[in-house]
Amino acid sequence: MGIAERKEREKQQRRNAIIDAAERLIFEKGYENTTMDMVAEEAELSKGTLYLYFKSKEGLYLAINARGMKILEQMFRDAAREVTTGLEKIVNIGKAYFKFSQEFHNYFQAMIHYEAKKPDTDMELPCWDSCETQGMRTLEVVARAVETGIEDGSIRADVDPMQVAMALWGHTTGLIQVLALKVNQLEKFNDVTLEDIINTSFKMTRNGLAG
Amino acid sequence: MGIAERKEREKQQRRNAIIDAAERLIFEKGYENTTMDMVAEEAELSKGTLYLYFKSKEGLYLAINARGMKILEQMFRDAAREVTTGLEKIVNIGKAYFKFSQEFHNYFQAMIHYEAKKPDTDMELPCWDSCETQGMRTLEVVARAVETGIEDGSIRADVDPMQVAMALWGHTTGLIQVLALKVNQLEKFNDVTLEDIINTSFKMTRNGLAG
DNA sequence: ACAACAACTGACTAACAGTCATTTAATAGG
DNA sequence: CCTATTAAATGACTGTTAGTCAGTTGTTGT
Repeated sequence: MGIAERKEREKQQRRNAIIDAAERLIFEKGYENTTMDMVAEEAELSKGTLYLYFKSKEGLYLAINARGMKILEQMFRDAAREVTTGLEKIVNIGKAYFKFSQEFHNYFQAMIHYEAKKPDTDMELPCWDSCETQGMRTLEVVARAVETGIEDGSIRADVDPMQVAMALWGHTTGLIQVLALKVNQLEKFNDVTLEDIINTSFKMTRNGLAG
Repeated sequence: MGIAERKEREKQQRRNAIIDAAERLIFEKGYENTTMDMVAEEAELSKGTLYLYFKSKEGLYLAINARGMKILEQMFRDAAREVTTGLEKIVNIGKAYFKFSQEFHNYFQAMIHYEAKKPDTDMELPCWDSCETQGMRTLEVVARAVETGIEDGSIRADVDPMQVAMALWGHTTGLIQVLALKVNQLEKFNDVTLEDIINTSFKMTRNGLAG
């Protein structure tokens, strides 16, 4: 009796179709300027149906965020594979993150949206956990690169890999976020480019970790 | 004719009283869970009056943010004055930022709120510029500390002070933000404390900048 | 053919940001 | 002291939107 399976598959497809529709609108108009009615129309469904698949508008946006996080994890894995020493891996992962924030600017925006929320908000959403574990997996890619670096001697041995991974995650997320906000002011008032600062940051990180 | 001056003074007082009222509510219940009607009642004014003093709810929150930024700038200045070498100043400023995020958690939250917003949103608000220049002043305190460090030899000379200041600002803001979000997961799953990671970050920064 | 169940609908409600015609208070002039 | 003019404040009202739910439509198993 493959009917249950087919139904499950169809349910997932519909769910994805809704996320697709929401993405198209939110990525074009922004989260605040997109209404659930608009999403419903774009998905060719009624509004009520959206709420059968997602608990709330935030929950829907969280599902979009989950997609972005998956892409980011893959980019991190690729970045780590491209080079050999641990320190190189770290720098390359950092570059991948920056690339992600540019190429998938809208997914990055979604990530920021959730990192800015108070911890207690909407913690009960089932999607939240999935994002958390996704984040952990991504973090572990970084931590493993640090371990590699300690082993091959490219990274100083007196640090804890997971702690460094978390610190780097915070550093890079924050830097990209701040720069995204200030690009306008940046290039007019001070005569620095976004890349200048990113490179300065990489230089600092490299020196801070070198063994 | 000191009447105009008195009126101006009264206007500022009323404005401050509104911010006070909004702060009390938002800091207790959170921004999303505070309505303008609630603020009006707390301030013992009608809702319409709030809009004579602030363009929007966001504008009011931005004014709260401005208060926080002033406190932060002062803390940075104090932190820089407490120690002598440039590198020490940088580390001490970092510590001050962390302290700010703990002691004035609600102001930090307000800052995050605006750093997470898209650049184009509400850019026209008069308060925004004030926050931007406030931010620049704060950043200059950091940049000056880096300059001092280059001069006294505690910081490597091959970096641009303003670029380093911006990188550090991004790093630290991001790190604290991420940690604030993950404190729960953090201390349960991995057996690290918030302070451990902050210290790891400081260690990396110190090594990355040392001359 | 029909009962039982699942998926879907869209009109409806509640909540809230922001507005504006009207009222109230303060100031200046005669 | 009275009155005209301007400034400050009001709160009922509007428009928008997230979320709901009683009812309809379609699908499956007997």
